[in-house]
Amino acid sequence: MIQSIDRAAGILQLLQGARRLGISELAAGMDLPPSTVHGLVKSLQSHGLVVQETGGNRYGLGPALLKLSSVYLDTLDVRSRSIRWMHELSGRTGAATRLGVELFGEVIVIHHERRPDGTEQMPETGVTIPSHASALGKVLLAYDSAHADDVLSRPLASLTAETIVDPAALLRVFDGVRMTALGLEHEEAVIGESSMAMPIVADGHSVVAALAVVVPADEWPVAGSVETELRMAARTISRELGARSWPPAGGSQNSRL
Amino acid sequence: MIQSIDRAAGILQLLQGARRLGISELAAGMDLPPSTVHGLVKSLQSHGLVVQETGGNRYGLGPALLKLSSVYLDTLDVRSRSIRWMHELSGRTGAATRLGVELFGEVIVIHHERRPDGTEQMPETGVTIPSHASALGKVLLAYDSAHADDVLSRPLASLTAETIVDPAALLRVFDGVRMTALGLEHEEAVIGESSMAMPIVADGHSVVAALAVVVPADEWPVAGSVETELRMAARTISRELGARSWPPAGGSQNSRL
DNA sequence: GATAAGATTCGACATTACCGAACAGCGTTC
DNA sequence: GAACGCTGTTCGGTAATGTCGAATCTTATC
Repeated sequence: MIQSIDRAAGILQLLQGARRLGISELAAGMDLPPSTVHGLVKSLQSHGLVVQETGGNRYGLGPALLKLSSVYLDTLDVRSRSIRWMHELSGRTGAATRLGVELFGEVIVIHHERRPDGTEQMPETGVTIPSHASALGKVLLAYDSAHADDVLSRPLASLTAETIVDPAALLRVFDGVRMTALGLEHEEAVIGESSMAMPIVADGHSVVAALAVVVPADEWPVAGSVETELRMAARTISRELGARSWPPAGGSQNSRL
Repeated sequence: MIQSIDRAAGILQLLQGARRLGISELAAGMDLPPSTVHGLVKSLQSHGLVVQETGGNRYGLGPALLKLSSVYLDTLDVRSRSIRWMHELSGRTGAATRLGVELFGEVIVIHHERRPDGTEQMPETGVTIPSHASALGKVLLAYDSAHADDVLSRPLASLTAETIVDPAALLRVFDGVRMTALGLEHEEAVIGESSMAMPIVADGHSVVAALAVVVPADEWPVAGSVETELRMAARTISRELGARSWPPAGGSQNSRL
């Protein structure tokens, strides 16, 4: 709403896509005169939100963002409560687990527990995945009609041959998710990777996050015991967060149905 | 420089300190009328930089920060180059290692390698430590006179009985750091914890980060082999980043001497 | 059910940030 | 080696913009 904040956020967004940009590149990207962009960038720089390349004239994201995000993660009750159960869940199932929340039509991973076998794995905290192509996203959207409408109103990107790009098909998927409190995905985002997710409920009924088990595609479908373990973890975490019932009553959450 | 961005950054800073605040609390903290703060907060909210407590009227930091910081970490060449050597270093020394950069008189940890013994340890990436009370900070300040002056111009907080709070004493410490390319700290920030740090150099001469080995205080002073390992790691990483010489020639970096 | 505290909306005002033009600093080209 | 062009930066006039006070609405408290 406030113009200069909108523009500042736009600059951060641009720098998020292209790691380093000069003033004129930013100006072109924002469709603004360079002098305007210069003022905005300098303001952001003075707060450590962007930094100037040493000795250069290009800018990138700054370390203050890391501190802010570190505090953000600490403020999430869902996350702190989930960590030990996710560790347990990964141990029991031998699979990686992810905890995710909604962010503008995508899912952002707020905690990632590695597969317990010692293989080298990227930490995925902070990674974003399109909602319509992930188990986490399907669960989050199924219980959040406002965001679901938003996502479905735009064209759905196809990431693999399996990605669901038909809005009507996705709506049917959401129906299924609400019936079973279970979201599935088989090589829809990344080839060779499949996952299963369930909602995390807090303060009565609201779905605040989703918890997923991620397995290699050749282990799909997973054993029934994995689903049971996931269900127990999701229910336990939800109870600790003050959920009145789990699975959540989701029959009429999506107003469009 | 731009007022509304300054204020927006101030709001983020306040939310960094107190995890959740209402509009009027923020207004009090910023010494501004509530309606003004409301506009700023709503703008930040529309970009996911802050979020409103579900069903409540308080605000906290938002998930967009996590995505931004995740990209920030990816943009750091120092970090990506250091990770594998830090893993190696932790393996050889049996100690935790940290990589840090300067942020407004503090050090922010941009990568943390756990001690290899299986004990439960917090991930520390994103944590900040006062520069004057850490080995990382001493190294960074010793090679950066501008920030050193800035830090010394303000009173130095005492974190433990060992914290150096006398500016003159710190300047002498910096001299020593530049002679040996080695910063030390023994229970100056956290009781029971000691560390040793060395500079990481990139693009010729500029010190862009510092690398530390962290050990329990009762293992202090560390064996000479640890210092050797650290030196080799710091030199190797620096060379990969295009350093012309290591240790850096630091004799006259601090203009005040 | 009444009261109060806080959040939110709205509109007039003047402060504020925006923009164009001029300047400076480099690297490149001829 | 000089002129050019590109990019970043500075500056000041202008009007668009964000700010602020009062009014309204919402939620918690007693």
